[in-house]
Amino acid sequence: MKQPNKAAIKLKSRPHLDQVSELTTNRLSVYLRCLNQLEGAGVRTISSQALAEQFHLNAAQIRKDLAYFGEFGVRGVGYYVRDLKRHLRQILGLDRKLRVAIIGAGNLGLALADYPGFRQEGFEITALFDSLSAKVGQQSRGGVPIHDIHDLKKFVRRDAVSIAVIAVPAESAQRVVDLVVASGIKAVLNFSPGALEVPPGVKLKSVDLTVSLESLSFYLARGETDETG
Amino acid sequence: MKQPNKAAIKLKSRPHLDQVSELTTNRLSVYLRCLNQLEGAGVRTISSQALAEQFHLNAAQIRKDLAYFGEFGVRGVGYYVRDLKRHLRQILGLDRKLRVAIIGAGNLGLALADYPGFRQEGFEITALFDSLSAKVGQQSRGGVPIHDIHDLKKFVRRDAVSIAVIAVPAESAQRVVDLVVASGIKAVLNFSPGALEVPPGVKLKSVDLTVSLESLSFYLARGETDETG
DNA sequence: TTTTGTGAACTAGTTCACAGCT
DNA sequence: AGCTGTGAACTAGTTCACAAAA
Repeated sequence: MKQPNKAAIKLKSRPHLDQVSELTTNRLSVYLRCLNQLEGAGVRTISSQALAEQFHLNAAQIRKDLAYFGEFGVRGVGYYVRDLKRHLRQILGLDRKLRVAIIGAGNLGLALADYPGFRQEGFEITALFDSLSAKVGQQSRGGVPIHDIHDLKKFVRRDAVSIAVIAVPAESAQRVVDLVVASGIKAVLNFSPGALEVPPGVKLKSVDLTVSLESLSFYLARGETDETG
Repeated sequence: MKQPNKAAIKLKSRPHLDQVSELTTNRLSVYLRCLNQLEGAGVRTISSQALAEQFHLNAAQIRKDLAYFGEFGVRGVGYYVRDLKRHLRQILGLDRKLRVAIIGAGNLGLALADYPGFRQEGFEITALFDSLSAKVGQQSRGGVPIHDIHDLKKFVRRDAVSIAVIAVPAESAQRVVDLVVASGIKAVLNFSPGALEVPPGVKLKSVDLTVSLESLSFYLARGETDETG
C-alpha cells in the first residue's frame, strides 16, 4: 500500500470508486448475503478461504474485492463477520432506507411490489404508477398504492424516491424511462425487453427475461447435436 | 479458416460450441431482436456497421459472434435480414416450440406465467406447480393451470417440458431445484435469491433481484460522496 | 503459524485493422 | 468500391503466489 500516512486509514479515504467494476459490486451483495447467513449461524469470524469454500467462491477474489474499499481483515485471523457486514452495508449504501417506485401496475409490476426480496436490506416500495385510470387509486394485494404516472414527479419529490423499476410493455418503455429521468431519479432497474437510452449520470440496469430464456434454449439445442455433459 | 474442404461448408459443420461464451449467446438474442425490428421496418439487408450504429453495438463483435457459427454474410453486401434471422433462430434452438414449467404459484410465478415476453419466440408456458393444496387445481389469470409439485415428473414427461423457472422462496429453492433436476429437466431459470447447486449437464441461469437492486444502491451511494457523472 | 493484501501472471473478452471476397 | 471474416493488439477480469502483519 502506497498510502502516505498509513496509521490514519482503515477505510480507504476516497477510493476511485469508478474503477470498481460492476462484477465486483455484484459480488459484494453476494458476500453480504453469505455473511448474513453466517451471522445467523453464530459464526463470529471467517477467513476468505473458509468463505470461499463454503459458498463456492475464490478466496483471492474476495480479498481483492474487499481491498478496493479498505483493510477490513485481520492477518492471521480473517474477517469479523459483524464488522464486515456493517462495512458492506455501508459500501452498498444499505445503511439507510431507499425508496423504490415501480412503474407499470400489470402482472409483473404488482408481483414485484409485493415481492419479499425487494423489502429486505433497507428497500421500501412506496408506490406503483400506471397510466390506466382504472388502476389508479387501487392497490396491490400487499397494500402498495397505485398512482397516476402523471403524478410521478410530485411523488418522487415528496417521498424522496431514489430508484425506479420499469415493468411496462416494450413499446412504452423508452417513453416511461424518459419520464422517470425527468422526475429526477438516478437509478433504474428495467424489466422491459430491449435497449433503453438514459443520459449520463443515470444508472440503468436491465433484466432481460427473453435473453435469459433464449440462452437456456441455446444450451439445450447445443446439447442435442454436441453431446457434452 | 483452416477447414479442409472449404466449398462444402456454409454452416460450420460441428463448431466447438463449448468454446462459445455466454456473453456471445446472450448477444445472439439481442441481434435476433434487432433483426425482428429491421424486418418489421422492411429492411432486407444490413451491414454489421449499420446494425452496430443503429443499436449501439460493435461491428467487429457482431461479425465475430456470428462467425462462430458459420459464414452468414456476403462481402460487399452485408447480411440478408431474413436469412440471418432464420440462422439465429436455428442456432438458439427457437425453431421449435419449447415448453416451460414455472415452479411456485406465488405472485411472481403467476405474473411470469402470463408475461407476454415469455410467450414469444417459440416458448410455451404449459403449467405452474405449487405445493400448497389450496392453489392446486386453480389457474393463472391467463389460464395456465396449477398442478401439484409432486406430479412434476409426470407432467414433464407427458408434455415434454424442457425448461423450468424457479419462483419459490429462498428457503425451498434448493429442494425445488433438486426435484426439477430429478424430473429430467436440463435447463433452469432461477429467480430465488442465493446460489443453487445443480449437477453437471444441467444449465442454471439465475436472476437475482436483490443483487440488481443493491448494485443500484451502490451507484447512488457512490454518487453522493464521489461526484462523478 | 495463520491469513491478509497485493504485484505478477494468466485467462477471457473486446476492438482494431486489414487481407481477401463479391 | 464495400463489407466480411479473422489474426493481432489491446483491455478487463481472475487467480496465483508471496511478503508482511498479527
